[in-house]
Amino acid sequence: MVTIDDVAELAGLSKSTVSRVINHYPHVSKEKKQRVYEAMETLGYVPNSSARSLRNKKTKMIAVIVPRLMNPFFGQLVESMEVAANQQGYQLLICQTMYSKETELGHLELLKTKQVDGIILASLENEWEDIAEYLAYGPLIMCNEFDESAEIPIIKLDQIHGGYIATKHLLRLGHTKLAYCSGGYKSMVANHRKVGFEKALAERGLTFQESCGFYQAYTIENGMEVFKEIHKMKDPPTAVFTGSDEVAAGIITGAREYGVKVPEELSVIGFDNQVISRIMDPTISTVEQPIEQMAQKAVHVLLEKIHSQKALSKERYELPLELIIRESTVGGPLRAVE
Amino acid sequence: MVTIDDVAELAGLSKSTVSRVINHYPHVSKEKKQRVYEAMETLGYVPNSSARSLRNKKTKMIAVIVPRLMNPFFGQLVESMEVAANQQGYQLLICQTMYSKETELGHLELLKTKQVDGIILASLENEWEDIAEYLAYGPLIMCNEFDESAEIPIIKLDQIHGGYIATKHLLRLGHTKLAYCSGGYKSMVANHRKVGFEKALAERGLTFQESCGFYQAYTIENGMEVFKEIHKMKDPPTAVFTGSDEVAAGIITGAREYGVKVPEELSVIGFDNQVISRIMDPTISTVEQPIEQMAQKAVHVLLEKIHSQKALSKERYELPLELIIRESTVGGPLRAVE
DNA sequence: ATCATTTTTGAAAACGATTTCAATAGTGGA
DNA sequence: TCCACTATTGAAATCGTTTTCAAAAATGAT
Repeated sequence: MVTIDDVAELAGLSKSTVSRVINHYPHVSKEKKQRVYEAMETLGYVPNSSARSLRNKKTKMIAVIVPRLMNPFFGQLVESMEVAANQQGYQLLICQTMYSKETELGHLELLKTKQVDGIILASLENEWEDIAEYLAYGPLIMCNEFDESAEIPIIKLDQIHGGYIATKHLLRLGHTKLAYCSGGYKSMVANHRKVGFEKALAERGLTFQESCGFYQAYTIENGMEVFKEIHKMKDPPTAVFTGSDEVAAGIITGAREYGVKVPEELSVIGFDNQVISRIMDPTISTVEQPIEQMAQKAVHVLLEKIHSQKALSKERYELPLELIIRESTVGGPLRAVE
Repeated sequence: MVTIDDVAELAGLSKSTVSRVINHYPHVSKEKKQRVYEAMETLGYVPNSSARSLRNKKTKMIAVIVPRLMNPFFGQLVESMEVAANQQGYQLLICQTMYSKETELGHLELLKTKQVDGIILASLENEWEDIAEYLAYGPLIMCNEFDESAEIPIIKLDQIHGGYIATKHLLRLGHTKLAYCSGGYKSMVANHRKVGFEKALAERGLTFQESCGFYQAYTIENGMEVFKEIHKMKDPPTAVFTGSDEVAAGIITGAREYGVKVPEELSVIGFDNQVISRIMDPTISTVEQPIEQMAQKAVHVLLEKIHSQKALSKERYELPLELIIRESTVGGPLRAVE
């Protein structure tokens, strides 16, 4: 392995000078600079990054913790983060929790061992108080999923509004009995959507019946099961609010199997505007989330915290959501209201 | 930051002894071992990984280079790799080429700078000869995409067979004029599928007409365009072989828009057995790829190469593909042959 | 020409671990 | 009891950088 000493020797200079050239320091004469560049070139020298990290106390790596990549939402999120990080000269380490508390904590150890300069937490299996202690070892921010009480930057989407506009859309179509699906009980993202959902209902003087609530719906398969549940109810809801396009697609697929027409007999609204929502038959009404924007913001905020050594503060960045109306909700027999 | 010296001091021992305890070396007395553990505990000591990497010349990190994560095939591949790597105590760095040669080479530099112990190449934008030089800096293996001439381990799928069984299935249904779609010209994965495709045709005494070839089809949108092309042909093919479920879904969506029935008027077969193939209407016949198995094998082979310092050899691991028959191909008016 | 700056350079000391190497202590066998 | 081991420990060197610190050289002002 060729080191800075080899370069120094070939150039007939000290390694201090070579280092200065590498790091573009001032006060190096044109001539020596040239000699260093030539020596590096002929030796094919590249600085060893472990040595650099050790000395600089910076690894130029950040980590993102997500539940799992197969979920297209997180796939997109990580894709955008990797691009944003690379643009700023950082590498992105990917950590999946697979929905395990222990695994999540295990990944946070990366901060202690100084393997990364900071972490973006886009998963939240543990209580905030158990995560907070890692703050002592490096910057940590939350993205998408969050805990309000955390005294750190949070980049999130306006899920309350998202739940609200999607529900309002269903209500406007004349529905009065709605079902509600979400992924997970603890998730604040899901909780906020529910808040928006109930707010919209309340505005119409309606109240939600918990018998129509499904809180463990993540996948297409889950969606199909939810449909079956709904289908066997005596007085079934006429519209379903879901927390993801996959679940919505599952419900639609289930309905298809049972010969139930969407949206004529059942309206379904998804969440995320994934490709799947554009190609299902019927196409799925949904709520678009600005994933790329959120990913970029998260990376920028984290890097800013890394560079400005200062202690983290309770910052909140909230991005807007947008309703996208497609076939899975409109066109039913119900009379539009308003 | 608490270092090994702090631990040594508190325990009243030398850092050599502390290091020995950390690394579970023999010849440390029970008593001192205990003292070291206690000191580490009270100080909350964690070894600094940059220092370790520098000394050990091992980072316990590997990188995987993929085109982009949004493609669900790569999302799944990376998901499985991350899990496999973590199980063995390694971190996974994710690198996307975004289909750029330069970006791909840029990521390979990680090997030179010793930021990772090895790389799994699941993208191949550059010529092998331009990549080969990085071999001098650390182990490099290929996964899925490949170049036969590379003298390194390659973990791949039997794409020739995949193309063959998918095509054979279409031919058996009685089709005689097929269209062919793939993603990219250079891809050996695509080339092998084409070989299998033409082999099946040849066995029936049929030859492929290049006017029915589409070689830049990656996305759903591309699939929709392909359908339009096919739709405006005077004597259109009655079946389409595609290189991905997304493209197949696009073709089906296009057909739906134009009122063309699948499979009655057009059979479509996908590739990958993505969730989308199970929930489209009609569900999509496809070829299942053992992604998880391939990912695990790739990680294991790479780590084996990392541990056994030896020079890389030309090893080939080939995993089988399986045909999955669904609605998008069968049920047409054609009389089955054989 | 002289003195005060400013440039330019290199030797040596970090950074935080692991690994010689040598010294000391302990063990068992004769 | 003495010798030949083995077990246990610590001092110092090492990994490849960057960063003092100080010295030497160049520059400018008087």
